[in-house]
Amino acid sequence: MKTDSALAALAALAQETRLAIFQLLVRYEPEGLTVGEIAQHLDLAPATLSFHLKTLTQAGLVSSEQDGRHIHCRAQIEAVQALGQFLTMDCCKGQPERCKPASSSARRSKAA
Amino acid sequence: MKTDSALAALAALAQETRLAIFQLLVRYEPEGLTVGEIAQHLDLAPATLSFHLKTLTQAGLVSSEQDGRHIHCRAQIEAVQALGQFLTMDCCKGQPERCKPASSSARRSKAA
DNA sequence: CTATTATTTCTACAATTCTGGAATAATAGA
DNA sequence: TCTATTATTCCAGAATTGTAGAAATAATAG
Repeated sequence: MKTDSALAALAALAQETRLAIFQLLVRYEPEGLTVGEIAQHLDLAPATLSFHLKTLTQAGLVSSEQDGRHIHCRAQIEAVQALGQFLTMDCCKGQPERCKPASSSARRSKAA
Repeated sequence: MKTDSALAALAALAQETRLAIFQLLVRYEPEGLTVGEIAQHLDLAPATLSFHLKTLTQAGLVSSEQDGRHIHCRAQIEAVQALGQFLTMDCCKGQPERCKPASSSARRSKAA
């Protein structure tokens, strides 16, 4: 993942309405929802929803597919995971163990 | 993590300069860098850097500590991890296996 | 082909955000 | 105390973004 893609994904999610759309779609994985269903769930004006959906799609966070008269949308969970990896990728100049000694195994203190 | 915190973290990272600052700090974990060092690395005007650092700090992505005349900054890697979890948390209404059949078991297989 | 439903594009305006010069504050040393 | 160094706040202009009404486009059924 490149910086530009990460920036696009972050910018896409860094907005209340779009975050709500994305989370709604995450919740409805793996079936997804149509544009109209999203509009109903979140009570959004068609133009507003379309605008945000476009942003999310361009950022690779939502995929859409024509399904008859409807357009079916799905959250791309993998994009979020790629984003997380991108953000911590050069951690400690390639030695992530140095800064996160307890990251790979939940040993003590916090039980998640 | 609440929606507001997630939104703040996403908005903080969704900006070219701030993303650069954060990634620089990630790279310099666990020692961190002073504000002045960050300014040198990225060639930023003091006011600009201060503005962005404040945003990152308020979002919980950077911690800072007074160190004599300097202020020492460190990236909070954990915040990114929390963000990733937040974004996919209600995936498939609590049954993440449904949409990501290979996600939770992939942990062990990726050992280089 | 026509009517109906679903979604997008056009358009404009309000609100927010980014940037950097100058002034200010805080710390350390002489 | 005074001075040099480091970092922040104040300020204002420029640029970007979010919203939604109205019109246009796309797809299907009859």
